[in-house]
Amino acid sequence: MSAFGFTSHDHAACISAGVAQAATACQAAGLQFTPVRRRVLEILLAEHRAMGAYDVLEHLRREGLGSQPPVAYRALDFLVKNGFAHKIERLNAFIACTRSGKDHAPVFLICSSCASVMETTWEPGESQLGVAADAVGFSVNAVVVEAMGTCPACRADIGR
Amino acid sequence: MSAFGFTSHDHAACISAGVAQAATACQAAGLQFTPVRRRVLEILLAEHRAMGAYDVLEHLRREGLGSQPPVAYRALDFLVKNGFAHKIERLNAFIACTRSGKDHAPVFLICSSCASVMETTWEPGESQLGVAADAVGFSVNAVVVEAMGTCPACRADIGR
DNA sequence: GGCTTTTTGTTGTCTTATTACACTTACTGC
DNA sequence: GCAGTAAGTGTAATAAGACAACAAAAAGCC
Repeated sequence: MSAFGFTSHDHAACISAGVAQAATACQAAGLQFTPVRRRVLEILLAEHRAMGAYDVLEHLRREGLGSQPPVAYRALDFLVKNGFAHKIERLNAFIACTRSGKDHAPVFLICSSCASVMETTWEPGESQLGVAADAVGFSVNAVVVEAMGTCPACRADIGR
Repeated sequence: MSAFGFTSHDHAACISAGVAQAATACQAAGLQFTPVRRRVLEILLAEHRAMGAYDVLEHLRREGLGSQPPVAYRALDFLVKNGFAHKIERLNAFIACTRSGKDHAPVFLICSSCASVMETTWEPGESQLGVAADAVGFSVNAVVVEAMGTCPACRADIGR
């Protein structure tokens, strides 16, 4: 058992489900879900936290799947572009998408003390942001929302 | 005349006002508004766009105010920490705060084609974000919202 | 099979950011 | 004023993150 967002779950099932979902989506879209790409997604799903490109590369290297930075970056770019993973700008790190398939505006809750990340969503259309952008004639394509704070586990630790 | 966000304004006044405001705030808080820090803020205000740390450093270097990266990073860290500037994570760049003084949750509208940045604000407390965070027991300290899109000027260029 | 497109392997380099340490300036209490 | 301490600056070196460019291999198509 491990942390999914901040709640427990069946982790092995969650990895295989994520990979299967991606495989299906790639097939449907005519994309190549190659071994490297599949493996990178598995690594991200297995860790269930934000990982740097070089962390991912280290895994690949140990498995003989590629040793140079571009290998990791290309796979990560593929996953991000197709919605199977997200980049957390604040951490220069990547995380598997937990809401794969849906076209969504991700929101990340990042714990400052343990660096765990939870993904949730919002509806930008309903927010002040859309209104403010419209007011100045700015058309929004993509929104990144990253909230720094303390996760429940770390709050408990502090109180202990 | 130059772009302030996406609307025109008296730029010289805006620089001196920004610096004066920061000077006052530093005095009130017992912070040292040193020449390097002042100059970095002036540079950010003068350009009125997101600048990389090395862009800022280049200005300092030409003026003999420091030539090594830490000089720029320390000044920028000071400005960010005290709310006189913000870091745009998505661009690895910094921009002077246009709402100095108020404790606010900044929102950035970033133009993908010309890289200009407009700052606005929102009220996270009223949003779904606060609700979602509360629901999982996550306490939010700071929120970064960065919207990629197209600014009015670039939209006009495309249409032309 | 031959052709085109996509993906991978690899080298090298560039940008962004920080650590570490010496030195100087500013504040504090006496 | 002046020691003692804290804060800030100068500098060198290096770590971390990211990508451009090109060659080789694999996949998809006719």
